[in-house]
Amino acid sequence: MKKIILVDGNNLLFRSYFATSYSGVIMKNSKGFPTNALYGFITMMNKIIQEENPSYILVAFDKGKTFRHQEYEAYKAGRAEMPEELRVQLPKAREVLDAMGIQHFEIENYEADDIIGTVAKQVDLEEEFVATIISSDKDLLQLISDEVEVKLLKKNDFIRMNKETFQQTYGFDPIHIIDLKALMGDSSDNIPGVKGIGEKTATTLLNKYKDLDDLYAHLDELTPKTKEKLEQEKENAYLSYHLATIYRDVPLPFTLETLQYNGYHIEEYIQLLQEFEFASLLKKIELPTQEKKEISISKKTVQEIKNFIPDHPFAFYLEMDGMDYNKNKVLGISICDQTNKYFIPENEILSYANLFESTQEKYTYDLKKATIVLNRYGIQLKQVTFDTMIATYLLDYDVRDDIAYVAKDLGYLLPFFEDSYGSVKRPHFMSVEETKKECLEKVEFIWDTKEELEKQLKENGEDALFREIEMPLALVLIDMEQTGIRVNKDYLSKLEGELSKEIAAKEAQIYEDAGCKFNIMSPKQLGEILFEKLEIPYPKKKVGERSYSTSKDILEKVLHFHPIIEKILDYRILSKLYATYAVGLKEEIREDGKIHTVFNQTLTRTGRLSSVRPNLQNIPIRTEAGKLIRKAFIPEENSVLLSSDYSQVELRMFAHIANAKGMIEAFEQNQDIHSKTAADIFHVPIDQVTSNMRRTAKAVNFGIIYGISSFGLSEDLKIDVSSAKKFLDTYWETYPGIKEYMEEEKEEAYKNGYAKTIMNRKRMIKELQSKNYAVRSGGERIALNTPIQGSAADILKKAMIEIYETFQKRNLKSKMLIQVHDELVFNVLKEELEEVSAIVKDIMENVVSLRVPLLVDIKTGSDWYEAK
DNA sequence: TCCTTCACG
DNA sequence: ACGTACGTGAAGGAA
Repeated sequence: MKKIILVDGNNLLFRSYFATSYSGVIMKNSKGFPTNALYGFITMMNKIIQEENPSYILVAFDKGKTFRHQEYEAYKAGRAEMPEELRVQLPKAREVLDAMGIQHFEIENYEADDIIGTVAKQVDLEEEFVATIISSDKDLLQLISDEVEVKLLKKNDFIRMNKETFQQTYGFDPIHIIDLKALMGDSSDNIPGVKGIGEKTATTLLNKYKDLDDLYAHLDELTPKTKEKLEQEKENAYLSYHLATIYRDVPLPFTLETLQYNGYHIEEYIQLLQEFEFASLLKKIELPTQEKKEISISKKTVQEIKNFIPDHPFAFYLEMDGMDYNKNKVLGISICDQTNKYFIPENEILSYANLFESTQEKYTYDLKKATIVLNRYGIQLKQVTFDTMIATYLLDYDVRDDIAYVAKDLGYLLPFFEDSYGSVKRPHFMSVEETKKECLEKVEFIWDTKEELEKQLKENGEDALFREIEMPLALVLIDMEQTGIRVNKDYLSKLEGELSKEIAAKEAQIYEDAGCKFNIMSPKQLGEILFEKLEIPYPKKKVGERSYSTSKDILEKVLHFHPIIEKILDYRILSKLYATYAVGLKEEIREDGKIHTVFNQTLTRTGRLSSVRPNLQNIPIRTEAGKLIRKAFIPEENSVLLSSDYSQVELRMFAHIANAKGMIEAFEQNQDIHSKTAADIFHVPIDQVTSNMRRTAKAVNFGIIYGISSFGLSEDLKIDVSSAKKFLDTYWETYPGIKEYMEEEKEEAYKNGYAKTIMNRKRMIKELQSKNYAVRSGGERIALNTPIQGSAADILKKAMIEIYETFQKRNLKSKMLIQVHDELVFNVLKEELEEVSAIVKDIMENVVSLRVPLLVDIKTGSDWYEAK
């Protein structure tokens, strides 16, 4: 079977152009010739050659308007013209293709679609050809057949669609994508469609009726509303049908056989890259095709799992049909050891409980997920000593939920989740055999890289962090997620009702002030109302701004110009509380009356945790209205909530790392650090510090943590840059050691290429190598902030582990529930309150020994509001 | 899907 | 003369 690749050249160029032309800045070579579209285009073509390894390939381009469109000039007129800076790159793209040895065509009066459609038709007729179409345009899906598939390009990935996968996704045959477009329209292609019918309705209709004709023949079966829409816009529907249909009888000046791909003309190719000044692409040529480890040609044999006895370490990989382990289904588990591979289909997992519960050492990817999921089968996963996800996170690889990303970084080509299962929301449609194959590849990757990753951790000095902090922490997080926090649903409902009333009232007032109705949530509409209709002066000097910013900062600046501003700010606060917290949190309550968040252990660049579905790390606290949300979080029977939080942990961390004498002293004497700073920089006794002075000092202290700049400080304090600079100068004079420390820290980061924490967590900072001043400065701030934020994260993690283990040792039934960066929340049984308080405070304050004392505040209450 | 806004540390 | 605070996640509008 001969495989032919059909590329929509215009589509590729357009994508590349717009992907890299934000804010009108376009990449050019030193002669001023724009090259941004070419860069993406060449990268993509290389990727296609590499991934598809084609023996036949064709790139099609548009030339003039298709006949079908000429007939409806009016509809095409609205379509965006090609920007000049893209147009000039087109002929160069063709030269590139010549140099790459790739056939390309454009045919007068036809678009690339039509050429591809015609070739695809020939492929359908020919016996010996199959084709893969490459584009991001869903229109082309109509060409899918037994012999033709489409590789649909997404933002960073792609989805492969063949006849079956298309059916699974849409529920009808590919050819009816035309009917779909006829109904829903396509704004980017100026296909009108039927007004009021979107993708959802259109898909539902086409699942029931074969095509447009069939639908119009059964109008009486539809809801009156839909019926009316369809009747009114019948003409538009059929016109859209015509516009959406790809023409498949273009007179072709070539035959399939002439489309052979014979490889690069390397000299011409290099010459072009030099002309465009694509140094990075040139570099890739010099290091000729890196050897990729192909797991699929593994020497290991697949064995019957029945014979597997866990008397030696093994790797396992658990495959699910989605990324949300609280919702998605398990597909199977693969096992791998030194010599063999095994596969356990989902329905047999339970009979292998002993395998997972054995004391044998195990390796996996995402220990937390595996433990929680196996627990649903009643299986207690034990003795996992190596988690590839955690190891690669510490080593700064590109770690995602999908194992394929990190595998790619390590030179292994594993199937990407998106390719295998379509988008995250869709059900999987792979056969058991395919699932098994992929699953086996993945587990072998885990096995094969374990030793090497362990070695890298050692070389990096991160093995203690891995073994003593992150691996044990995973067990703590498992317990926290499984425990969950109890939430008062009725209370949230009540709050929801009250908020919606307040919102409605505010809304009415705002419309009255504005003199018209508009969407308050739309920054665009709001900006026009405020700064044009109501003629409030726009406080930002920016000239090139396309639209008005309506952020809180801006609105606060014009607060006194109009009473509407305050109402809008109130409205924002209320609707945030309503949507995200009242309604949003309620939706996350499970049948057990609790919320079970997911803590992401391998995401942040600093070593902090993050929390999703829902995020319990950003529950309101700063405003009184917001704080009320916290009353919804309640303890279990016979318990109280206990919150323990570090006081000024990041500043203490800074004082420790920088060995900042004055600050250390202040903390030793347990002084209010911001007042102390104010006293020092304003040269007044500490009891004469005004609230304003303290506020300024507090901002300066925050600035220290973030990697200060006078501009940033001026924005925060709403003062001008020169005053901010004065504050900073005074600060440096007052604490001379601090400036020195910061310079050293930056220098160190430049030298090593990374910043590190007290537990030797490392973060590569490639921004430091940028030639761009702004990017490089950003890198410097990262270098200053990461040790502070990261070290604080380290110590809280260590404290969590010690607390968890102490609870276990002492058989305490109280539970750790939530971590919020410097705070822990517990459900504490009343009879354990005294003991738990003491344990928590003691462990948190003494978990590490620094140059400054650590101080922990403990509060308890019958809800999270009271406990703060 | 991307951007803006805003919630938290 | 650069163009700015550090780290996150969710909702809703715009496209």
